[in-house]
Amino acid sequence: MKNLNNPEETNVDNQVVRVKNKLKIIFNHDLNLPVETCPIKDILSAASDKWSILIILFLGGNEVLRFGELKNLVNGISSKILTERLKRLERDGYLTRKLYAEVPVRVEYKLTKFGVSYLEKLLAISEWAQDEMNI
Amino acid sequence: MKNLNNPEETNVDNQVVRVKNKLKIIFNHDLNLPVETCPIKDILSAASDKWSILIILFLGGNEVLRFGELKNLVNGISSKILTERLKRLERDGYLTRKLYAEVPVRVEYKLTKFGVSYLEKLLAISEWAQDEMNI
DNA sequence: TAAATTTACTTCCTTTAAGTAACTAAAACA
DNA sequence: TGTTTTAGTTACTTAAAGGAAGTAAATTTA
Repeated sequence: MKNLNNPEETNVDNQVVRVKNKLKIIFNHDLNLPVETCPIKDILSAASDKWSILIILFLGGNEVLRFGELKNLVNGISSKILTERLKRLERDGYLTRKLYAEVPVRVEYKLTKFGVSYLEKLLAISEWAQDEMNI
Repeated sequence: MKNLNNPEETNVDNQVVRVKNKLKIIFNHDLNLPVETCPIKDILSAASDKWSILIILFLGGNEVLRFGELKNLVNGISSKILTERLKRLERDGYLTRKLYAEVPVRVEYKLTKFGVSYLEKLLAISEWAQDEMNI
């Protein structure tokens, strides 16, 4: 009743209701109690820090990249952190590591299908954010 | 030519091409050079840490929440970190802070339209992740 | 009247993570 | 013999995160 003359408010209300329903499905109850596990947090907080995002981004723009190439592209990252992030991203299935036993060794990193799919989601968020800024 | 008998591979290739095109548009060039600014990183690394996600999540499941309610819901967060994250999320437009000058004071936090919209993106990633796990 | 209560934070201190710089292995080459 | 190259380690410093206890302010309770 209250929103009959205000379609915008109705849209916002609908959005809120839609989000709440999704939350109910994901967590199996209303969010008025603490939750033990959170799939959103688990996915995002492992692969959304600034270094991981940049690594995934550059791998999205190139077929494969070697350790040194990534180090040059990802502005300001140290070898130590790059190694750590690459290990975690490989462990979590975002990328593959291929070692060539040459001298000196050559190591190539490449996004997995899962990694490309994740990058698509990141790009969707980025597009949304840019739209919001320009309104 | 090479993918005529393998439609799956073609789909993956198309996905990669699609992602590369989007990256080109966002960054205005191929990603074979370092970038100075990254909108994806800027958005995500400020609001995708575990605490911020949980705060946004619970605010998505409730109209408004007070400081103490959030502290109880977000399992394990300290007052200090909760204060910090709330300030940052308010500054960045994800939520609003409303102070009632009662004694003891009452402060209500509420997602903005932007915040709800962001939460929708998080939920989309979560749904995608759950799909990927179950394949 | 003095102590207790409630809420939304601060302040101080400890622990963990991030960052820096120098070092390593391994073979080829000068 | 010493140098080069690549993909990392290791040891150390600095910055950020986290935890515990304290604070203000007025009303309620003993």
